Amino acid sequence: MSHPPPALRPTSPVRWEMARHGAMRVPGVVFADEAMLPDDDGGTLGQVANVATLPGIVGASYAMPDLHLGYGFPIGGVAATDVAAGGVVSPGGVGFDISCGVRVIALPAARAELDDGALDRLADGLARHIPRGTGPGGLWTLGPDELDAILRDGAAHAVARGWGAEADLAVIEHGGRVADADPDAVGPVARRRGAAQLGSLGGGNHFAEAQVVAEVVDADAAAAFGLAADQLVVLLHTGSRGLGHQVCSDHVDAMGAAMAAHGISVPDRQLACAPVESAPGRDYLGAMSAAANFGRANRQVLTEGVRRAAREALGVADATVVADVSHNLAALEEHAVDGAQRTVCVHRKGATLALPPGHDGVPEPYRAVGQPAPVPGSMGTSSWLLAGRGGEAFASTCHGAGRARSRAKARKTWKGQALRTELEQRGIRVRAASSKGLAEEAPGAYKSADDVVAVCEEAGLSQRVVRLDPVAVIKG
DNA sequence: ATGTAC
Repeated sequence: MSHPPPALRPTSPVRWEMARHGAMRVPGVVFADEAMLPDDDGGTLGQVANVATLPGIVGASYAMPDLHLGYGFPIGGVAATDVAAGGVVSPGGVGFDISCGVRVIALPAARAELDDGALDRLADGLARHIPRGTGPGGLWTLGPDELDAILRDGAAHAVARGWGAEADLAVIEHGGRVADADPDAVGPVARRRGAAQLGSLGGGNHFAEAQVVAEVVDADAAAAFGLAADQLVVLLHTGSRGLGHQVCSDHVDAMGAAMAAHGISVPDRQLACAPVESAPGRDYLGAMSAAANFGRANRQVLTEGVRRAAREALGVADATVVADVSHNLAALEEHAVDGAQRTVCVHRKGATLALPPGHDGVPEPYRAVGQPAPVPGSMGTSSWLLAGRGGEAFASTCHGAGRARSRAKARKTWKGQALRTELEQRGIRVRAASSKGLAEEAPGAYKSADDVVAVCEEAGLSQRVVRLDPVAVIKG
C-alpha cells in the first residue's frame, strides 16, 4: 500500500468518499452503510486508493458494499479507464477467475407441488450430473479444434453442438459470445487445463443450488424474468476454471515485464497493467475474452446437467435459462465522462453489470425492466435477482454477500460436519464433496447478501426483484 | 478462485 487511506467522508448513509491523496488521479467511492465498512486492518481501502492511481482512470475508484481484499484490486471494485487517453487494462482488475458469474435457470415447478422425496431426488440428481471439485473432469471433454471454437464463440458454440437451445442465448450477457476473443492469445498450459474442465463447477465459493422464489419485491420485473412466487429455480455460480486462472497468471507475468517499457509504475506489483492500446494490453483482452467465452460455455454445458437432473427427478419437460451474467470481467463500453461520451475499459471485479431499463445492452426480452443481476448468497442463505438501474459506477452493482473472515479463520471457527447438520435441520439438502470446503464457506464468514442488496438499492444502483431461498446445496 | 506458493 502506498499510503494509509484517509478517513472516508459520508455523502449519504450509503455512499462514502475518499479524497484524492498521494498519486491518486481520482477519488475513491465506497457504497456501504456504516456497519459494513471495512475497518481496513487488512488493507482493503488501501487497495481502493491504489486503483485510483492507474493511468487513464476516470470518475472514481469505486467499491461495492461486498468489498473485501483481493489480488491488487479489491473484490467488489469497479474502475474505468479512458482508452483514447492511454487508459490501461489490468488482469488484477478482473481477477483470477475470469468471467466467474451466475446463471439462473427456472424449473417449471412450484415448491408446494413437490414432496420431500422429490426434493431429495433433485438434490441427488444435481450431485450426480454436475462434476465438481478442483482438478480435471467435465461433462464435455474437448479436442483442440472444439476448444478453439469454444474460445471464439462461447455458449453459442456449445448450443451449436447440442448443449442447450438457441433460445438460451437470447438472455445471456452479450448473447453468450464475447466479441474480439483471441484464442491464439490463450497459452498451451491454459488450453490443456481447459480442455478437461468444460462443464464443471469447481470448488471454493462456487455452487449449484436449488432454490425457491421466496419473496417477490418487483412484480413487473419478476414477470418479465418469467418468475413467480414459490417457483423452483437452480442457480449456478462458477467461472472459467483452471483455464481462466492460467490466462490471468500468464498475462500478469507478461504485463509485469512490459510495464517499464510503457513508462508505467504502480504502487503494488499486483496492479500490473498495460495500455488497452498496446500489444500486451490487446493480448490480455483477447485472451480474457476467450476465457470469458469458456466461462459462458461452462455454464451452458452445466445447464444440460441441470436439465437432466430436473427431468429425472421431477419429470418436468424442460428448464428455462433466465439470466447469465459475469461478475469478473473487463469490457470496452461507451459512458458519459465529464459530459462527453467516451470509450472506457470498465473493470468489474466482484461487481455485476447493472444496465438500466431501456438500455440497448439489456437482453431484448428484459429491456423494459433493466439488466438482470443475479447475486449469490453465502451457503444456505438467500440469493437475489436484481434489475439494473444504471446510476454511478458505470452501471454496476454488487456480486454477492462478501467475505468478512478469511478462509483460514473460517476453518478454525466452524466445522464442516456441524454446518451440514445445521443446514439439514433447516430442511436444506446438502451434497458436498469436501467437509473442509464446507467450513470455509460457513455463512458466518460472510456479510448478509440481504444487507448488501438493500444498500445497492438505496444507492440507486439496482432494484431488488426476487429473493431466492435455498432448498438444496451442491458444492465441490 | 486455483493441478491450494516463487
